[in-house]
Amino acid sequence: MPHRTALRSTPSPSEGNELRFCGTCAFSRACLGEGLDKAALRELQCLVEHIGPFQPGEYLFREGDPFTAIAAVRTGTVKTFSVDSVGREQVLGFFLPGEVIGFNAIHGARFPCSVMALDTVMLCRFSFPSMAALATRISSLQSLLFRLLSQEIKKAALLAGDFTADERVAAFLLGFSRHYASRGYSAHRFTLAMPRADIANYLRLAAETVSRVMRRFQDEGLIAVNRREVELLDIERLEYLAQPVLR
Amino acid sequence: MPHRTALRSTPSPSEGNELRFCGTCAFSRACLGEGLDKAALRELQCLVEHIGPFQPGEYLFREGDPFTAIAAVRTGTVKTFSVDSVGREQVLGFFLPGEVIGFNAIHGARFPCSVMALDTVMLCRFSFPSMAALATRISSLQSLLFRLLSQEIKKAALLAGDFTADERVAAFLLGFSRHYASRGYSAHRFTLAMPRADIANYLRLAAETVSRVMRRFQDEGLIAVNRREVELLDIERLEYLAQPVLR
DNA sequence: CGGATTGTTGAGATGCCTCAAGTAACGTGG
DNA sequence: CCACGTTACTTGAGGCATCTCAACAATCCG
Repeated sequence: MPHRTALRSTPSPSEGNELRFCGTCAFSRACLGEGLDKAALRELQCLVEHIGPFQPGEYLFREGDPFTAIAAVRTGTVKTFSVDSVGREQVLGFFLPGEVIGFNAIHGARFPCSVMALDTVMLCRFSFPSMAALATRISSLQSLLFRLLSQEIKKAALLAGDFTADERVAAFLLGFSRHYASRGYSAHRFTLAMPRADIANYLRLAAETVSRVMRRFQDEGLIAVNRREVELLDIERLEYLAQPVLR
Repeated sequence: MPHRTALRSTPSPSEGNELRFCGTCAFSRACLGEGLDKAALRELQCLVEHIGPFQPGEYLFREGDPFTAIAAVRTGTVKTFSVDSVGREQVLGFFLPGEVIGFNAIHGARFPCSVMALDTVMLCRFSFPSMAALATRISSLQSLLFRLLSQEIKKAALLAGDFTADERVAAFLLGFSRHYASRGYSAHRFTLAMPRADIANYLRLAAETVSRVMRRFQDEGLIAVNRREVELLDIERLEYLAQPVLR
């Protein structure tokens, strides 16, 4: 199943651009780093469809949608959430560039949550059946998929512990810091793409509590925060605070 | 990589017994149900090592152990937990017969948590590299592994929501009920293998709270509970209570 | 039988939530 | 470019669900 002639919402750039563009993606990063060679990567590129841009608030997938593909975030930030029987939203996670959406939809064959753009978002879409077929031929790809799935289990379990508001907020901020640092961006300064309400919902706190904790962190010289602009001033102490969460 | 001549703690029963014994296991159940034929199942059997019995309190794996194999619970109940920097235990999950341990260890190549027997436990151990290799030849096995991993993500996310003590306890009890029901056991009566402290820790509640909630459930005619013996008297109302958790 | 473990029950403490009000930024139309 | 409404965020006060501490009861096991 080598080539896929699927519709693209965006014309595909040249291969050279592809490799540069997607250097931060979970697939190319892990693949290249783990012995998946250029030839294999080229086969992956045959599968990818670049879709977007999506506008803030736009749905990328809706809860209940049939699962046909996983997608790597190329640019922007997305949130996943589900809506309970009473109509309350539960934010399940945020995905930054390079992270992969849809692993929790394999079992069940439907998306168990909705996926929404928080800002302008571009995605790399991979047909999952095609990718699975490719994975039977390229064992390093199979291995990568297993690892990414396994990583997702650990991520999901992270916030399940009974942690204090301080621990949660510190871990949340450090999560961004580490993500950006590992991709060559600043570990100290970044912009949060989501409103406080979403952060609070994700951390299972009230929005007011998040606001208060951040205020106190600022008073204590740990961070400088203005609306969605965040600067981490004392990462060491933040890591100490977040230790119970991040282990 | 057909046959593995690994050491076995227990002599392996005949193949006929195998198929009967393991009828409730995630692998044979899902495999047979999903078109994985007897021949493929026989190949799986070449990989399996039956290990055990383990005694209550015995470690099956320790946090930090190198990851080489996944294991299906054959009999008994196990808990997984990690110990934080302050020495407090965090119970991550319980595994009943037919469930598979170790999926969260793939990423990282080490067990991120310890695994302990709660009662007398027997396991079916599968070398993960061997199973992955087999999965490249038997695509239905690969697909099964993807599904099981994906299911584990959803399980991990379940308890992460901000739920009340009542919702958590109801969902916890129904989890056992459903597991047993789907395997041909009573959905109404069962024995909890773990102490209240472990239940409470898993649900992120105080042991006293679990005790009180169960007492109230009993007063309200939802359950009859004596120590570790549980009878569910009104599953419908329990499901109503647990709805926010189980969706 | 006696000590240890496990589970239950009560009383008081507390971390976070809810409610309410106020402030700052943003986009829109005049 | 400014007035305006809207949304996002902050701050304070009081309430509640759950935790902690403590005592006790039941069960297990040597």
